[in-house]
Amino acid sequence: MRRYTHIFRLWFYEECSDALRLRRFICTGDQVSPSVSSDSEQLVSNIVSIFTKKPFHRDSLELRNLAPALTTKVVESVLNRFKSWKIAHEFFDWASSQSGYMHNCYTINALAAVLSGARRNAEMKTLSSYLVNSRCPMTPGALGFFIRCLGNVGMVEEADAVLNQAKDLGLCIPNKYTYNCLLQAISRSNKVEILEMRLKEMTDFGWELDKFTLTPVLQMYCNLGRMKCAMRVFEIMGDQDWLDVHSLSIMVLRLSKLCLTDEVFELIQKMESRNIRVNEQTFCILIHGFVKESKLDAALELFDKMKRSGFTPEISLYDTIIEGLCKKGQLKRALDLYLEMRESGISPDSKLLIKLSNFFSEEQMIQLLEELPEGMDTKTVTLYYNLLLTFYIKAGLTDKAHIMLRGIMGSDSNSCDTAMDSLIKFKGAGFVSTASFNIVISGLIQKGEVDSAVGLFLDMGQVHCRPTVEIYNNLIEALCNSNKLDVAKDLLREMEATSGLSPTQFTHNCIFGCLCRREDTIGAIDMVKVMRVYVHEPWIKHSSDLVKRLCNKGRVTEACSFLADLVEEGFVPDIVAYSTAMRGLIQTHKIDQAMELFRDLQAQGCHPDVVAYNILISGLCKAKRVSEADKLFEEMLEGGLFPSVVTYNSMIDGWCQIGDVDRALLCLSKISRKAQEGGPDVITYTTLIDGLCNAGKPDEALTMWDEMKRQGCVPHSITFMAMIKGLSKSGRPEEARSYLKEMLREGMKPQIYVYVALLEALISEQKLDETFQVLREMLEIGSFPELKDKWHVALRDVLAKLVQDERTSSSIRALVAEGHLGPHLSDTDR
DNA sequence: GTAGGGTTAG
Repeated sequence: MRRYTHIFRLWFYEECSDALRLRRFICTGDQVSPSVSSDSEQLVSNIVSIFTKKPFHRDSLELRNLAPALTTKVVESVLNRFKSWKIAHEFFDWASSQSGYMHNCYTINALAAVLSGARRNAEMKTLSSYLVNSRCPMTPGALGFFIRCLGNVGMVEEADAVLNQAKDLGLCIPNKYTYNCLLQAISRSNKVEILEMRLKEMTDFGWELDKFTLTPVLQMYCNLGRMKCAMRVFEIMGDQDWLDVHSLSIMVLRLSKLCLTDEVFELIQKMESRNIRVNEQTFCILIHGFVKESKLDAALELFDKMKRSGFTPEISLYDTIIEGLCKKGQLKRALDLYLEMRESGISPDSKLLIKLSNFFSEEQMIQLLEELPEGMDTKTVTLYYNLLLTFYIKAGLTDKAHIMLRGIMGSDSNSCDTAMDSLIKFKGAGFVSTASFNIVISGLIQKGEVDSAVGLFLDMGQVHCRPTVEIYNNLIEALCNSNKLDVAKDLLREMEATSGLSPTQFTHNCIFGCLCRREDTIGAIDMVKVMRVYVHEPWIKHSSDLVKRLCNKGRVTEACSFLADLVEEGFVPDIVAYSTAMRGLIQTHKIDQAMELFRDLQAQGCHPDVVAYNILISGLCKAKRVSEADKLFEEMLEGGLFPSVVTYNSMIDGWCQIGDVDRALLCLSKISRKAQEGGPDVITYTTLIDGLCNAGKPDEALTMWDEMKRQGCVPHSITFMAMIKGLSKSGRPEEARSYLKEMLREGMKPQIYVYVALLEALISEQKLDETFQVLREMLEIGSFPELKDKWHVALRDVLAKLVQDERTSSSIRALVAEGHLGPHLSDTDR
């Protein structure tokens, strides 16, 4: 009984100040400190400075001296002064351990406000336990406050539990206010059962409900979308005249979420007649929502209402609506709104302007400029100018942008057309920026007008604009791409020496790439030496490109030494660059060197891939070193690599080359038929057809042809040629001819050697008429090969035989006379 | 403002 008396006294005295504090809290959002005497004020400052000072020792003498003077009022003040929740927490902890001092519900709440604001849920949980375990008596208001702190961080169940515990332990006799706080906390969740249970409890107590009870209930039903219940609560509140800005917001936001636009307006109207107005935040949320749903009329109507209610919209709201209008194609309204915004004193930011320029036409962009008020500050004018410049560049009107920029600079007013002249109200160096140059220079480069770009760049100094790394890089890249290496190098020098800018990896690589394209090995390596100083890695694609170019021209040795030089400089090329070099070596018949390079790489820990193996295997096979190739093949399998069709094709060719057709066929059977690997391809079959014919097995070649077609593989001209040549060489020119006919029907043009083989086969069988026919066909689709042609002599032999025979000699002479056989034959065959 | 470069049949 005594205990209850104590609590009663406590809250009887303190309820008033509690209520006052809460009121202030609601208005300002801050936990309000109790007033302390000036002595205490000094103490508070001392403690605050000790705790914020680093390094900090909680056992310092200074603190120990202060401890005896500690009171709850002082602690509360101190807690409200810290900006960091961590320090507040630390101080609270320190205070708890001082002898003779005990926290009360106000110091606990002070910490709760700090922790809740910082969303420290874990610490809030600990504080809840502390509150209960310390058996700290609480006023109903204090408990309510604590519960709201829990609610703010979504700790609804904890809030519910704390109320029970405080009640059960007799720490507090909660009143309606406490319960209302709890309801408010619960309404932030979807735990409707808890809410309804508490509500029932309250009615059981015989308490009269008020608007603070029903607002959370309304909120809960709205959250859950139980609109019938929500409407019922709303009506009750209306009947009791309990509606306010807050409840209106809840309802109106929900209605807009349900897309009930008409109802939103109806409700706002109705409320206005009762002098309840939507607050600024709700206006903003509603307008954003409407724009999102493309209800621009509704958004604009609300926007007007908002302004009439005396609110000044912020730029973000203008931004949203203007963008919405642009997207709907209502550019006129967007522009009007934009101008209205500018008039209302909001200075436009570049984000919104850039957005507008994506939608506006040239006329609208110009209108924007023309309506610039006199006396606009330089920076803003430049922003508008740059916008129009960007617009012109995007529209491909590069010349216009160029003329405009020069017009603003005032450099050549005579060449500036009058329309442009009137557009540019503000002229002079102050109205252009580095960005203006960047825009136009990039535009010129895109159009391939590199010289103009450089010219413009050189004029930047006149208007005191400093070039950036980006501008230098753009120019240097463009110059290198158009092979103007000297100018690019000049710019690089100027970049460092005059502008004091550091070239980037990109800058150097542009020049390195250009040197590589020029096949300037020495220059490239010199550049690499420079780059090494900057720790700029030369891009491997450029190195590979150079290697490939050199190899294609037979400069393999140079290519290899370039790669070695790169290594020397500390930049190790990758397997692709080396593969190119190995192929280059193979093409110049330096297979052993290629092998050596390959083994060196492996020795350095590099694991060559399938392509690298393929290059070597094919090289060895072409050189008929098939058993070595086969060893590599095995090695590759051991290394866990999967041979590709290319690998098999090369091996098949190799086996055929040395006449081991059986091994070739064995390879064929091993080619994976997995869907993603595709199985044998045209090249496989072509190689085999060629190999089988060469091995004197034309019948098997014919079977292979059928097999290929059965597999759905379509023969190429090379396949046809292999078949035709093969059959001819096997003494079966008749069949060869039928494949030739099919090939021609397919629209493919055989190479000359195919005809040579066929003609030779026909003539050796003395089929002179047919030989002549094929010769005529050959001449129909192409001219007779010239003297220096590889096949010239062979064909002349054929002709000689035809001329010697009386059945065909006159026809051949006729052909010669008509000039079909070229100029070289006339003397021989006469 | 920056990733695609190397392999097989005649």
